[in-house]
Amino acid sequence: MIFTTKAEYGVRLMVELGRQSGARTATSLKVIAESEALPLAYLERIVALLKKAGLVESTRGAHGGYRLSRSPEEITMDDVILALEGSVAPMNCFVDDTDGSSRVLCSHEADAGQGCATKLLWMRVQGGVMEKLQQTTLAELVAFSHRENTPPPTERENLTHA
Amino acid sequence: MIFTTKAEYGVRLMVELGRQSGARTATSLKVIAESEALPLAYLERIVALLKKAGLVESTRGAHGGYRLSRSPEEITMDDVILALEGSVAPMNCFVDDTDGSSRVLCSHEADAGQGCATKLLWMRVQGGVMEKLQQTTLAELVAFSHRENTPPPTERENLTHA
DNA sequence: TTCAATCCTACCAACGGGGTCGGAGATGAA
DNA sequence: TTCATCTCCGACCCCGTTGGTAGGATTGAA
Ligand code: FES
Ligand code: FES
Repeated sequence: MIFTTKAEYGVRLMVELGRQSGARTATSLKVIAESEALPLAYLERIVALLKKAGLVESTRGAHGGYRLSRSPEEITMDDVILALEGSVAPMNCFVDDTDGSSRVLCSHEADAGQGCATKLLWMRVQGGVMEKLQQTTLAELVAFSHRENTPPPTERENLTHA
Repeated sequence: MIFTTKAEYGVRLMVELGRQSGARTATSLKVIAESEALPLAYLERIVALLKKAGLVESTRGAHGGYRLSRSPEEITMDDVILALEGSVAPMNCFVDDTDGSSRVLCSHEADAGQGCATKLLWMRVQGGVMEKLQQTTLAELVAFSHRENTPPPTERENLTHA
């Protein structure tokens, strides 16, 4: 399993916020939790990561909630995933324990001038993942998840009922 | 963390076998375990996965050991990783519990005809990983880790003894 | 027959993931 | 002013998986 549910829930949350990015009013976590059937208390901890990364803004108090700090088109998924997972590392020698970033701490490199056999592979894989993440914007995911939201106006009834 | 140490150790093991793919005699796990400083008993379980996948062959008994069943150039890393990890799934909704393969069991798809918001993202990421794995051959990794092994034929004696 | 190897199963400790709880500040509405 | 909602924050807990060990059975060369 590459990603944890933090990433899954966090992406879902972002998509939900992306849907409402036009709205004036912030969206409360409670609404999102119910609409996506996710545990509220857990979501609170997840959205904190997104906030720390500057991807969402919050207003406290009654009628408060969260909204995107940029438009969905300007948010690439590598920012989102990095904020949620800390790093996208194929192996633990890729994650810097101090700050959680993705520096390569290959312990086998210094040995006898030998190249670490696996490093080449992991680097490529990580590159492949990061590439795909950078190429994907939140706006795309929002569009992809359009249900009865902006449907091709025909055959609405196929969706609502069989 | 995308991959477990199974993948790490397994790849190291394959590289080590790849180095000796010219040799007549099979290589024992003990030798590999010592040269790579990996726990022997654990390696036994790992190599079993590789054997089940048909990537290595074994001869039992004294002076037995393992050798590659194909040449390193013909072995792509997706086979290796798949054999070791079972599947490369970005999320558990991608792994079929019955056989461990990588079918997509998206539980959010049927809902009201809505596309699962995250599916698009995970599919792309998985595609990126698989692509990189397929593009990388064992031979490349062996070459990358070339130390004094297939050295410009001088100074052989450095290896056999100091 | 002895030794060195593969093979196989069961067992175990530790860690991280996934989640809950309780409470402490904001803040608008009644 | 009070109250209902929110965001925020830390501690806590359960449990599956990972990483690894132990012990043996089987095979085959010397
Ligand atoms: S030890 Fe992991 S890349 Fe070298
Ligand atoms: S539930 Fe995971 S892809 Fe839809």
